[in-house]
Amino acid sequence: MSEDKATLTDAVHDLLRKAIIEQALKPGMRLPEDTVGEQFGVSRTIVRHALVRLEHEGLVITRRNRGAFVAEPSRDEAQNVFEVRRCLENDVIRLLCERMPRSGYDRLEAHVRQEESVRGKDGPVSIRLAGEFHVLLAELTGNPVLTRYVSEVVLRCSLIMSLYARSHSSDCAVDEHSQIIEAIRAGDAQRAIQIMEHHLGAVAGRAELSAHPDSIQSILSHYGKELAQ
Amino acid sequence: MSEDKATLTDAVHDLLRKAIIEQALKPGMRLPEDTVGEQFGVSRTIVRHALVRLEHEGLVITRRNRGAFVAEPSRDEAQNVFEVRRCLENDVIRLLCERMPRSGYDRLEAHVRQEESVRGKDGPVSIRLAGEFHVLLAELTGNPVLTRYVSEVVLRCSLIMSLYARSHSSDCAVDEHSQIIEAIRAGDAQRAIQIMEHHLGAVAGRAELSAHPDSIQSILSHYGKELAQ
DNA sequence: AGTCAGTCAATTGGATACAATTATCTTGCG
DNA sequence: CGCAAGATAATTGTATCCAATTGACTGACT
Repeated sequence: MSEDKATLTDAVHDLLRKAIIEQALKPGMRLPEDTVGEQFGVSRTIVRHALVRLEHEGLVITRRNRGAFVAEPSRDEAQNVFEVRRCLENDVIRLLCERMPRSGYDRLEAHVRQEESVRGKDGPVSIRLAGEFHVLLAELTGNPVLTRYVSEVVLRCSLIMSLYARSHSSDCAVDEHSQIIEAIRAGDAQRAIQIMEHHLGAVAGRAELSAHPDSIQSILSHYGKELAQ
Repeated sequence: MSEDKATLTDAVHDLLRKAIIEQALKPGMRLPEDTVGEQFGVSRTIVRHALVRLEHEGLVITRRNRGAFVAEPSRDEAQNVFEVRRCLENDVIRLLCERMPRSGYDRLEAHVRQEESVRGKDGPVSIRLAGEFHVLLAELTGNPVLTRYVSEVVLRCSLIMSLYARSHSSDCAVDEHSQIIEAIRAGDAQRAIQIMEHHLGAVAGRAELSAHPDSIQSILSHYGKELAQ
């Protein structure tokens, strides 16, 4: 534990989150409290707190007396997350068209340049940067509440993509990021939203969310619940 | 503990949340872990977990090694929460105009009738019902992710109102609720959103969010941060 | 052979004990 | 009389311990 975070809980929380979105911990994988604790050299108490938070963020689910697992969002859930993400990101754009801070465009363009510099590579870095562009947009609204929600759904989308998408490459088309910036600069909320919709639609589409049969639960739910106790 | 919730943590969590939005626990009030624990007859462990969740929900803040307090949102924070709430509720309306479930209008109208039946009374019941109308709207979208976010901001708005509003009475004008339902039924998203904006604007306005000087922090922040460590 | 009951191992739910940090109070000095 | 420094009390941060629940395995019975 070379981390000297505010609390150990924060450190473990961040580490686990990173591990999940980088697919080191794959969906469905068990997360026994003492195993994780031994791994990081902390006690179950810490791990448990971190897991509570991760559950709140939708990256982990816990089953009573069974323990914690990396979340395996069904296609239903995935679509819900994507829907909320579209809503929130559109809201972000609307707000930015009215009040983009002075340094906003510089920061955005710097970020895009950074994304371009790793173009082609499929590593964790490009995944992370792709998500951070959207979080940066949210930050520029100056609204921390909105930023937190956007962060959460972006993270969950990363997890979803790792489950359903074939390739992670070009999760976010960098040039679309540039186009969004330009539309906002022009104050053209409609166009910016349109590009964002297309952008996220492409991402979601690559996840094959609607092409395949749905989760077992949603299939069986059509056959009645006579046996459901 | 007559509660037989899934876990004690959940029970304490719900109890504390209810106590906070009903103003039994007032903003700024300390929440020492063992005091709360003794009160409910549980150990600090449980209380702590509940507090972690409440912090995530924005209803309490914890200061390192100092303990937990009922949140006292500054006017800045309050405006941020209200802004997100407006965004989310507008999104809800847009979605409902496209896909209101069959039983939706019945449930909404039943709820409004319930609100009317307690009209005039200022008790915790009317506060709760006022918030639940908005949560019900979110539920009808069928999107649990969206519902959770709406619930959170509605709850935080309740806390904010208890801090800044003079009177709690008519936090939500019941007839405006009816108007919103009608606009959605007509499929007129624009009008529904307009009413909702007015509706929430009235609520926020009663909170005197912009009339008074802001928090000490935001005032001093204009004078530079040279001394900030 | 399939189903059901009973036992056992594994893991979490919760409580208590100890360590670390912070705020308060006291005391001494200028 | 005001201020600073140190001691003290209170509270949180973390670890460990016990109990309760769950899942799997085994074995008997239909």
